[in-house]
Amino acid sequence: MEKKDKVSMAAIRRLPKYYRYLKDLIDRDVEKISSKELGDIMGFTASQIRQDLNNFGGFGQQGYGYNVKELYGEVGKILGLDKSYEVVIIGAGNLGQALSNYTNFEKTGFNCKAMFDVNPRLVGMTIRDIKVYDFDDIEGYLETHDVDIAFVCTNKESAQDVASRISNTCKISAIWNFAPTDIVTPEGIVVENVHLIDSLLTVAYRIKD
Amino acid sequence: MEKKDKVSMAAIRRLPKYYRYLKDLIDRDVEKISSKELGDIMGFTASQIRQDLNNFGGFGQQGYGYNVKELYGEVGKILGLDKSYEVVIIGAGNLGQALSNYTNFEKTGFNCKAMFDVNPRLVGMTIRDIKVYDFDDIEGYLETHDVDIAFVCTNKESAQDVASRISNTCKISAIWNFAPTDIVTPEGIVVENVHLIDSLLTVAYRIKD
DNA sequence: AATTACTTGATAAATATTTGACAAGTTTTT
DNA sequence: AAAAACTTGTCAAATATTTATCAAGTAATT
Repeated sequence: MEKKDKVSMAAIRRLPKYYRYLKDLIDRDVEKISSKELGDIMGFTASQIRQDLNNFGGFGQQGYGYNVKELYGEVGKILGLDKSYEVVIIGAGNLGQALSNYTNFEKTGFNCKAMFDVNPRLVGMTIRDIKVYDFDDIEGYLETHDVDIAFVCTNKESAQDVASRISNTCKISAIWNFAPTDIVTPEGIVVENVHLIDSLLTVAYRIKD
Repeated sequence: MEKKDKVSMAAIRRLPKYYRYLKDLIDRDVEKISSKELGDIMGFTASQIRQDLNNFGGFGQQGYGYNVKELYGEVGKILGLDKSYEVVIIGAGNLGQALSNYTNFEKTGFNCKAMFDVNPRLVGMTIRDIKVYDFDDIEGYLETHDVDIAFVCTNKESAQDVASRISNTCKISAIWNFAPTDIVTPEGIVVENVHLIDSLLTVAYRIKD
Protein backbone atom coordinates (compact mmCIF):
# COMPACT_ATOMS: atom_id res chain seq x y z
CA MET A 1 0.00 0.00 0.00
CA GLU A 2 2.66 2.47 -0.99
CA LYS A 3 0.43 4.83 -2.89
CA LYS A 4 0.37 7.12 0.10
CA ASP A 5 2.91 9.50 -1.40
CA LYS A 6 0.56 10.53 -4.13
CA VAL A 7 -2.74 10.60 -2.29
CA SER A 8 -3.66 14.04 -1.02
CA MET A 9 -4.17 14.57 2.68
CA ALA A 10 -7.59 15.97 1.84
CA ALA A 11 -8.61 12.67 0.31
CA ILE A 12 -7.20 10.66 3.20
CA ARG A 13 -9.14 12.72 5.70
CA ARG A 14 -12.30 11.84 3.83
CA LEU A 15 -11.75 8.09 4.10
CA PRO A 16 -13.20 7.74 7.61
CA LYS A 17 -16.34 9.46 6.42
CA TYR A 18 -16.70 6.91 3.64
CA TYR A 19 -16.20 4.21 6.22
CA ARG A 20 -18.96 5.60 8.42
CA TYR A 21 -21.47 6.03 5.64
CA LEU A 22 -20.76 2.63 4.16
CA LYS A 23 -21.36 1.05 7.55
CA ASP A 24 -24.72 2.80 7.73
CA LEU A 25 -25.60 1.46 4.30
CA ILE A 26 -24.70 -2.06 5.38
CA ASP A 27 -26.89 -1.67 8.45
CA ARG A 28 -29.70 -0.66 6.15
CA ASP A 29 -29.09 -3.72 3.97
CA VAL A 30 -28.09 -1.70 0.93
CA GLU A 31 -26.19 -4.01 -1.35
CA LYS A 32 -24.85 -1.75 -4.07
CA ILE A 33 -24.49 1.96 -4.57
CA SER A 34 -23.41 4.26 -7.35
CA SER A 35 -21.04 7.16 -6.93
CA LYS A 36 -23.98 9.44 -7.68
CA GLU A 37 -26.12 8.01 -4.88
CA LEU A 38 -23.27 7.90 -2.40
CA GLY A 39 -22.35 11.45 -3.27
CA ASP A 40 -25.91 12.63 -2.70
CA ILE A 41 -25.94 11.05 0.74
CA MET A 42 -22.51 12.28 1.77
CA GLY A 43 -22.66 15.71 0.21
CA PHE A 44 -19.90 15.06 -2.31
CA THR A 45 -20.01 15.06 -6.09
CA ALA A 46 -20.08 11.72 -7.83
CA SER A 47 -16.86 12.74 -9.49
CA GLN A 48 -15.10 13.22 -6.19
CA ILE A 49 -16.26 9.88 -4.90
CA ARG A 50 -14.85 8.11 -7.93
CA GLN A 51 -11.66 10.13 -7.82
CA ASP A 52 -11.16 9.43 -4.11
CA LEU A 53 -11.73 5.71 -4.40
CA ASN A 54 -9.57 5.41 -7.49
CA ASN A 55 -6.64 6.68 -5.50
CA PHE A 56 -6.57 3.23 -3.98
CA GLY A 57 -7.96 0.96 -6.65
CA GLY A 58 -10.85 0.33 -8.99
CA PHE A 59 -13.47 -1.00 -6.64
CA GLY A 60 -16.48 -0.33 -8.83
CA GLN A 61 -17.98 -1.83 -11.89
CA GLN A 62 -19.43 -0.01 -14.85
CA GLY A 63 -23.20 -0.15 -15.05
CA TYR A 64 -23.39 -1.57 -11.53
CA GLY A 65 -21.66 0.76 -9.12
CA TYR A 66 -19.94 -0.34 -5.94
CA ASN A 67 -20.73 -3.31 -3.78
CA VAL A 68 -21.26 -1.80 -0.37
CA LYS A 69 -19.87 -4.61 1.77
CA GLU A 70 -16.85 -5.05 -0.44
CA LEU A 71 -16.10 -1.35 -0.56
CA TYR A 72 -16.50 -1.09 3.21
CA GLY A 73 -13.95 -3.83 3.59
CA GLU A 74 -11.55 -2.21 1.18
CA VAL A 75 -11.77 1.19 2.85
CA GLY A 76 -11.22 -0.52 6.18
CA LYS A 77 -8.11 -2.18 4.85
CA ILE A 78 -6.83 1.08 3.43
CA LEU A 79 -7.30 2.70 6.83
CA GLY A 80 -5.45 -0.16 8.48
CA LEU A 81 -8.46 -1.62 10.28
CA ASP A 82 -7.67 -5.17 9.27
CA LYS A 83 -5.62 -5.30 12.44
CA SER A 84 -6.38 -4.14 15.94
CA TYR A 85 -4.50 -1.61 18.02
CA GLU A 86 -3.42 -1.61 21.62
CA VAL A 87 -4.01 1.69 23.33
CA VAL A 88 -3.08 3.33 26.61
CA ILE A 89 -4.57 6.51 27.95
CA ILE A 90 -2.35 9.02 29.71
CA GLY A 91 -4.38 11.22 32.00
CA ALA A 92 -7.34 9.59 33.73
CA GLY A 93 -9.40 12.73 34.17
CA ASN A 94 -12.82 13.26 32.72
CA LEU A 95 -11.75 13.16 29.10
CA GLY A 96 -9.49 10.18 29.58
CA GLN A 97 -12.33 8.31 31.25
CA ALA A 98 -14.73 9.35 28.52
CA LEU A 99 -12.42 8.02 25.84
CA SER A 100 -11.84 4.80 27.74
CA ASN A 101 -15.57 4.17 27.71
CA TYR A 102 -16.14 4.99 24.08
CA THR A 103 -17.35 1.65 22.78
CA ASN A 104 -17.07 2.91 19.23
CA PHE A 105 -13.31 2.81 19.44
CA GLU A 106 -13.27 -0.72 20.77
CA LYS A 107 -15.68 -1.91 18.09
CA THR A 108 -13.33 -0.50 15.47
CA GLY A 109 -10.35 -2.35 16.91
CA PHE A 110 -8.78 0.07 19.36
CA ASN A 111 -8.40 -1.70 22.68
CA CYS A 112 -7.54 0.26 25.77
CA LYS A 113 -5.58 -1.85 28.21
CA ALA A 114 -4.37 0.67 30.77
CA MET A 115 -4.62 4.22 31.98
CA PHE A 116 -1.94 6.31 33.64
CA ASP A 117 -2.09 9.32 35.88
CA VAL A 118 0.07 11.24 38.33
CA ASN A 119 -2.81 11.85 40.73
CA PRO A 120 -2.50 9.43 43.69
CA ARG A 121 -6.26 9.56 44.18
CA LEU A 122 -6.79 8.02 40.77
CA VAL A 123 -3.88 5.59 40.74
CA GLY A 124 -5.07 2.12 41.70
CA MET A 125 -8.66 2.72 40.66
CA THR A 126 -10.33 0.53 38.09
CA ILE A 127 -12.55 2.30 35.61
CA ARG A 128 -14.70 0.02 33.53
CA ASP A 129 -12.24 -2.83 33.90
CA ILE A 130 -9.31 -0.59 33.04
CA LYS A 131 -6.69 -0.10 35.72
CA VAL A 132 -5.15 3.28 36.43
CA TYR A 133 -1.39 3.04 36.96
CA ASP A 134 1.08 5.57 38.24
CA PHE A 135 2.48 7.51 35.33
CA ASP A 136 5.97 6.85 36.65
CA ASP A 137 5.48 3.21 35.71
CA ILE A 138 4.83 4.07 32.06
CA GLU A 139 8.27 3.08 30.78
CA GLY A 140 8.08 -0.29 32.46
CA TYR A 141 4.63 -0.88 31.06
CA LEU A 142 5.63 0.01 27.54
CA GLU A 143 8.65 -2.26 27.75
CA THR A 144 6.51 -5.24 28.65
CA HIS A 145 3.42 -4.59 26.54
CA ASP A 146 2.96 -3.94 22.85
CA VAL A 147 1.24 -0.60 22.72
CA ASP A 148 0.49 1.06 19.41
CA ILE A 149 -1.13 4.34 20.35
CA ALA A 150 -1.14 6.59 23.40
CA PHE A 151 -4.09 8.88 23.95
CA VAL A 152 -2.72 11.93 25.73
CA CYS A 153 -5.40 13.54 27.89
CA THR A 154 -3.26 15.59 30.23
CA ASN A 155 -3.23 19.31 30.67
CA LYS A 156 -1.37 21.61 28.35
CA GLU A 157 1.67 21.89 30.59
CA SER A 158 2.42 18.17 30.87
CA ALA A 159 1.55 17.09 27.36
CA GLN A 160 4.90 17.58 25.65
CA ASP A 161 6.81 16.04 28.56
CA VAL A 162 4.54 13.03 28.49
CA ALA A 163 4.94 12.72 24.74
CA SER A 164 8.71 12.94 24.98
CA ARG A 165 8.89 10.33 27.69
CA ILE A 166 6.79 7.79 25.83
CA SER A 167 8.52 8.59 22.55
CA ASN A 168 11.83 7.73 24.11
CA THR A 169 10.84 4.14 24.71
CA CYS A 170 10.09 3.96 20.98
CA LYS A 171 7.70 1.11 21.57
CA ILE A 172 4.83 3.27 20.44
CA SER A 173 3.71 4.13 16.92
CA ALA A 174 1.50 7.13 17.48
CA ILE A 175 0.22 9.74 19.88
CA TRP A 176 -3.33 11.02 19.77
CA ASN A 177 -3.21 14.27 21.67
CA PHE A 178 -6.11 16.10 23.27
CA ALA A 179 -4.12 18.57 25.35
CA PRO A 180 -4.54 22.10 23.98
CA THR A 181 -1.05 22.37 22.58
CA ASP A 182 0.68 21.00 19.51
CA ILE A 183 2.85 18.10 20.54
CA VAL A 184 5.91 17.29 18.48
CA THR A 185 7.36 13.80 18.20
CA PRO A 186 10.52 12.32 16.76
CA GLU A 187 10.47 11.32 13.12
CA GLY A 188 8.64 8.04 12.73
CA ILE A 189 6.14 8.55 15.52
CA VAL A 190 2.81 9.71 14.18
CA VAL A 191 1.13 12.49 16.08
CA GLU A 192 -2.42 13.76 15.70
CA ASN A 193 -3.27 16.86 17.65
CA VAL A 194 -6.98 17.20 18.31
CA HIS A 195 -8.01 20.71 19.20
CA LEU A 196 -11.60 20.70 20.31
CA ILE A 197 -11.41 24.39 21.05
CA ASP A 198 -10.50 25.08 17.42
CA SER A 199 -13.64 23.36 16.31
CA LEU A 200 -15.71 25.32 18.80
CA LEU A 201 -14.16 28.60 17.71
CA THR A 202 -15.16 28.02 14.11
CA VAL A 203 -18.68 27.58 15.43
CA ALA A 204 -18.46 30.98 17.12
CA TYR A 205 -17.19 32.47 13.88
CA ARG A 206 -20.03 31.04 11.87
CA ILE A 207 -22.71 32.11 14.34
CA LYS A 208 -22.02 35.75 13.50
CA ASP A 209 -24.66 35.64 10.76
CA MET B 1 -17.47 41.82 9.24
CA GLU B 2 -19.05 40.81 5.96
CA LYS B 3 -15.92 39.58 4.30
CA LYS B 4 -16.89 36.03 5.15
CA ASP B 5 -18.11 35.28 1.67
CA LYS B 6 -14.69 35.64 0.16
CA VAL B 7 -12.55 34.06 2.86
CA SER B 8 -11.81 30.42 2.23
CA MET B 9 -12.91 27.82 4.74
CA ALA B 10 -9.31 26.65 4.85
CA ALA B 11 -8.21 30.04 6.10
CA ILE B 12 -11.03 30.25 8.63
CA ARG B 13 -10.11 26.88 10.07
CA ARG B 14 -6.61 28.22 10.65
CA LEU B 15 -7.78 31.17 12.71
CA PRO B 16 -8.11 29.27 15.99
CA LYS B 17 -4.55 28.09 15.58
CA TYR B 18 -3.36 31.66 15.23
CA TYR B 19 -5.35 32.49 18.32
CA ARG B 20 -3.67 29.72 20.30
CA TYR B 21 -0.16 30.56 19.23
CA LEU B 22 -0.63 34.27 19.79
CA LYS B 23 -1.83 33.54 23.31
CA ASP B 24 1.31 31.53 23.95
CA LEU B 25 3.41 34.42 22.68
CA ILE B 26 1.62 36.80 25.02
CA ASP B 27 2.25 34.43 27.92
CA ARG B 28 5.91 34.48 27.00
CA ASP B 29 5.90 38.29 26.92
CA VAL B 30 6.65 38.51 23.23
CA GLU B 31 5.63 41.97 22.09
CA LYS B 32 5.98 41.84 18.35
CA ILE B 33 6.44 39.18 15.73
CA SER B 34 7.05 39.03 12.00
CA SER B 35 5.18 36.78 9.63
CA LYS B 36 8.46 34.92 9.13
CA GLU B 37 8.90 34.20 12.83
CA LEU B 38 5.27 33.29 13.37
CA GLY B 39 5.38 31.04 10.34
CA ASP B 40 8.43 29.24 11.66
CA ILE B 41 6.71 28.57 14.95
CA MET B 42 3.40 27.50 13.46
CA GLY B 43 4.73 25.58 10.50
CA PHE B 44 3.32 27.93 7.89
CA THR B 45 5.07 30.02 5.28
CA ALA B 46 5.43 33.72 5.96
CA SER B 47 3.44 34.32 2.82
CA GLN B 48 0.52 32.31 4.09
CA ILE B 49 0.48 34.12 7.38
CA ARG B 50 0.31 37.49 5.64
CA GLN B 51 -2.28 36.25 3.17
CA ASP B 52 -4.45 34.81 5.94
CA LEU B 53 -4.37 37.91 8.08
CA ASN B 54 -4.96 40.20 5.16
CA ASN B 55 -8.26 38.48 4.54
CA PHE B 56 -9.48 40.44 7.52
CA GLY B 57 -7.39 43.59 7.55
CA GLY B 58 -3.91 45.01 7.55
CA PHE B 59 -2.82 44.36 11.09
CA GLY B 60 0.91 44.61 10.53
CA GLN B 61 3.39 47.34 9.90
CA GLN B 62 6.23 47.30 7.42
CA GLY B 63 9.62 46.96 9.03
CA TYR B 64 8.04 46.14 12.38
CA GLY B 65 5.79 43.13 11.99
CA TYR B 66 2.69 42.47 14.05
CA ASN B 67 2.00 43.58 17.60
CA VAL B 68 1.17 40.33 19.35
CA LYS B 69 -1.43 41.63 21.80
CA GLU B 70 -3.18 43.68 19.20
CA LEU B 71 -3.25 40.84 16.69
CA TYR B 72 -4.52 38.44 19.34
CA GLY B 73 -7.34 40.84 20.05
CA GLU B 74 -8.16 41.22 16.39
CA VAL B 75 -8.21 37.49 15.73
CA GLY B 76 -10.42 37.09 18.78
CA LYS B 77 -12.84 39.64 17.42
CA ILE B 78 -12.86 37.98 14.02
CA LEU B 79 -13.73 34.68 15.69
CA GLY B 80 -16.50 36.34 17.65
CA LEU B 81 -14.84 36.07 21.04
CA ASP B 82 -15.61 39.67 21.98
CA LYS B 83 -18.83 38.27 23.37
CA SER B 84 -19.53 35.25 25.51
CA TYR B 85 -21.75 32.30 24.71
CA GLU B 86 -24.29 30.43 26.77
CA VAL B 87 -24.05 26.70 26.38
CA VAL B 88 -26.09 23.68 27.36
CA ILE B 89 -24.90 20.11 27.17
CA ILE B 90 -27.28 17.40 26.01
CA GLY B 91 -26.17 14.03 27.29
CA ALA B 92 -24.55 13.97 30.71
CA GLY B 93 -22.47 10.87 30.17
CA ASN B 94 -18.70 10.76 30.36
CA LEU B 95 -18.10 13.00 27.41
CA GLY B 96 -20.74 15.50 28.42
CA GLN B 97 -19.22 15.67 31.88
CA ALA B 98 -15.75 16.00 30.45
CA LEU B 99 -16.80 18.92 28.30
CA SER B 100 -18.62 20.58 31.18
CA ASN B 101 -15.40 20.56 33.15
CA TYR B 102 -13.18 21.83 30.39
CA THR B 103 -12.02 25.11 31.86
CA ASN B 104 -10.51 26.11 28.55
CA PHE B 105 -13.95 26.63 27.10
CA GLU B 106 -15.06 28.76 30.00
CA LYS B 107 -11.93 30.89 29.84
CA THR B 108 -12.65 31.54 26.19
CA GLY B 109 -16.19 32.67 26.94
CA PHE B 110 -18.31 29.55 26.58
CA ASN B 111 -20.37 29.20 29.75
CA CYS B 112 -22.20 26.00 30.44
CA LYS B 113 -25.31 26.61 32.48
CA ALA B 114 -27.17 23.33 32.33
CA MET B 115 -26.95 19.72 31.30
CA PHE B 116 -29.76 17.48 30.12
CA ASP B 117 -30.19 13.74 30.07
CA VAL B 118 -32.89 11.13 29.77
CA ASN B 119 -31.31 8.86 32.36
CA PRO B 120 -33.25 9.21 35.67
CA ARG B 121 -30.12 8.30 37.60
CA LEU B 122 -28.36 11.38 36.29
CA VAL B 123 -31.27 13.82 36.35
CA GLY B 124 -31.15 15.94 39.49
CA MET B 125 -27.42 15.51 40.00
CA THR B 126 -25.14 18.50 40.17
CA ILE B 127 -21.82 18.09 38.42
CA ARG B 128 -19.32 20.82 39.16
CA ASP B 129 -22.09 23.28 39.93
CA ILE B 130 -23.97 22.37 36.80
CA LYS B 131 -27.39 20.85 37.25
CA VAL B 132 -28.59 17.93 35.18
CA TYR B 133 -32.18 18.37 34.04
CA ASP B 134 -34.57 15.95 32.43
CA PHE B 135 -34.25 16.21 28.69
CA ASP B 136 -38.02 16.51 28.46
CA ASP B 137 -37.68 19.94 30.04
CA ILE B 138 -35.38 21.17 27.28
CA GLU B 139 -38.01 23.20 25.43
CA GLY B 140 -39.08 25.00 28.59
CA TYR B 141 -35.49 25.75 29.45
CA LEU B 142 -34.69 27.12 26.03
CA GLU B 143 -37.78 29.32 26.12
CA THR B 144 -36.72 30.94 29.36
CA HIS B 145 -32.96 31.13 28.89
CA ASP B 146 -30.84 32.59 26.14
CA VAL B 147 -28.77 29.69 24.93
CA ASP B 148 -26.41 30.07 22.02
CA ILE B 149 -24.92 26.64 21.54
CA ALA B 150 -25.93 23.09 22.42
CA PHE B 151 -23.22 20.49 22.82
CA VAL B 152 -24.77 17.21 21.76
CA CYS B 153 -23.13 14.28 23.56
CA THR B 154 -25.75 11.62 23.10
CA ASN B 155 -25.44 8.33 21.32
CA LYS B 156 -25.73 8.04 17.57
CA GLU B 157 -29.36 6.99 17.65
CA SER B 158 -30.69 9.99 19.60
CA ALA B 159 -28.53 12.71 18.12
CA GLN B 160 -30.68 13.74 15.17
CA ASP B 161 -33.87 13.66 17.24
CA VAL B 162 -32.26 15.83 19.89
CA ALA B 163 -31.02 18.22 17.24
CA SER B 164 -34.42 18.45 15.63
CA ARG B 165 -36.16 19.11 18.92
CA ILE B 166 -33.86 21.90 19.96
CA SER B 167 -33.80 23.34 16.45
CA ASN B 168 -37.57 23.67 16.56
CA THR B 169 -37.47 26.11 19.44
CA CYS B 170 -35.19 28.22 17.24
CA LYS B 171 -33.74 29.87 20.30
CA ILE B 172 -30.40 28.33 19.58
CA SER B 173 -27.71 29.43 17.12
CA ALA B 174 -25.57 26.35 16.80
CA ILE B 175 -25.11 22.69 17.59
CA TRP B 176 -21.74 21.19 18.36
CA ASN B 177 -22.23 17.49 17.81
CA PHE B 178 -20.07 14.67 19.19
CA ALA B 179 -22.40 11.80 18.38
CA PRO B 180 -20.93 9.62 15.64
CA THR B 181 -23.36 10.70 12.96
CA ASP B 182 -23.73 13.78 10.81
CA ILE B 183 -26.52 15.91 12.21
CA VAL B 184 -28.43 18.16 9.87
CA THR B 185 -30.10 21.37 10.99
CA PRO B 186 -32.49 23.85 9.41
CA GLU B 187 -30.97 26.68 7.43
CA GLY B 188 -29.68 29.32 9.83
CA ILE B 189 -28.61 26.97 12.59
CA VAL B 190 -24.90 26.29 12.48
CA VAL B 191 -23.85 22.72 12.98
CA GLU B 192 -20.37 21.37 13.57
CA ASN B 193 -20.02 17.62 13.58
CA VAL B 194 -16.97 16.44 15.49
CA HIS B 195 -15.94 12.93 14.61
CA LEU B 196 -13.25 11.79 16.97
CA ILE B 197 -13.21 8.40 15.33
CA ASP B 198 -12.32 10.00 12.01
CA SER B 199 -9.29 11.58 13.58
CA LEU B 200 -8.27 8.28 15.13
CA LEU B 201 -8.69 6.44 11.85
CA THR B 202 -6.31 8.79 10.09
CA VAL B 203 -3.82 7.88 12.81
CA ALA B 204 -4.26 4.22 11.99
CA TYR B 205 -3.74 4.99 8.33
CA ARG B 206 -0.56 6.89 8.97
CA ILE B 207 0.90 4.24 11.26
CA LYS B 208 1.20 1.84 8.33
CA ASP B 209 4.64 3.31 7.57
C1' DA C 1 -30.31 -10.20 -30.04
C1' DA C 2 -30.34 -5.47 -30.26
C1' DT C 3 -31.26 -1.30 -27.94
C1' DT C 4 -31.38 1.65 -24.13
C1' DA C 5 -30.08 3.12 -19.64
C1' DC C 6 -26.39 3.14 -16.28
C1' DT C 7 -22.04 3.74 -14.37
C1' DT C 8 -17.10 3.46 -13.92
C1' DG C 9 -12.21 5.09 -14.49
C1' DA C 10 -9.48 8.28 -16.74
C1' DT C 11 -8.37 12.62 -18.58
C1' DA C 12 -9.03 17.39 -19.16
C1' DA C 13 -10.83 21.74 -17.53
C1' DA C 14 -11.98 24.67 -13.95
C1' DT C 15 -11.38 26.29 -9.14
C1' DA C 16 -9.15 26.99 -5.11
C1' DT C 17 -5.19 27.41 -2.35
C1' DT C 18 -0.51 28.24 -1.48
C1' DT C 19 3.83 30.20 -2.51
C1' DG C 20 7.03 33.57 -4.56
C1' DA C 21 8.36 38.17 -5.76
C1' DC C 22 8.64 42.97 -5.11
C1' DA C 23 7.40 47.92 -4.46
C1' DA C 24 6.76 50.76 -0.64
C1' DG C 25 7.12 51.97 4.05
C1' DT C 26 9.47 51.55 8.79
C1' DT C 27 13.21 50.89 11.83
C1' DT C 28 17.94 50.49 12.89
C1' DT C 29 22.68 51.34 12.02
C1' DT C 30 26.46 54.02 10.48
C1' DA D 1 21.22 62.48 7.53
C1' DA D 2 21.98 58.68 4.59
C1' DA D 3 22.35 53.87 4.06
C1' DA D 4 21.24 49.30 5.22
C1' DA D 5 18.21 45.90 7.08
C1' DC D 6 13.52 44.51 7.77
C1' DT D 7 8.87 43.56 6.84
C1' DT D 8 4.26 44.27 5.16
C1' DG D 9 0.45 43.95 1.65
C1' DT D 10 -0.47 42.90 -2.99
C1' DC D 11 -0.27 40.68 -7.17
C1' DA D 12 1.29 37.06 -10.10
C1' DA D 13 2.86 32.32 -10.58
C1' DA D 14 2.80 27.77 -9.18
C1' DT D 15 0.38 23.85 -6.94
C1' DA D 16 -3.26 21.35 -5.45
C1' DT D 17 -7.91 20.02 -5.47
C1' DT D 18 -12.35 19.54 -7.35
C1' DT D 19 -15.52 19.15 -11.05
C1' DA D 20 -16.96 18.04 -15.80
C1' DT D 21 -16.64 15.16 -19.73
C1' DC D 22 -16.54 11.00 -22.22
C1' DA D 23 -15.10 6.45 -24.09
C1' DA D 24 -15.86 1.87 -22.75
C1' DG D 25 -18.06 -1.69 -20.29
C1' DT D 26 -22.19 -3.76 -17.75
C1' DA D 27 -27.02 -4.55 -16.82
C1' DA D 28 -31.75 -4.14 -17.89
C1' DT D 29 -35.34 -3.69 -21.35
C1' DT D 30 -37.60 -4.41 -25.60
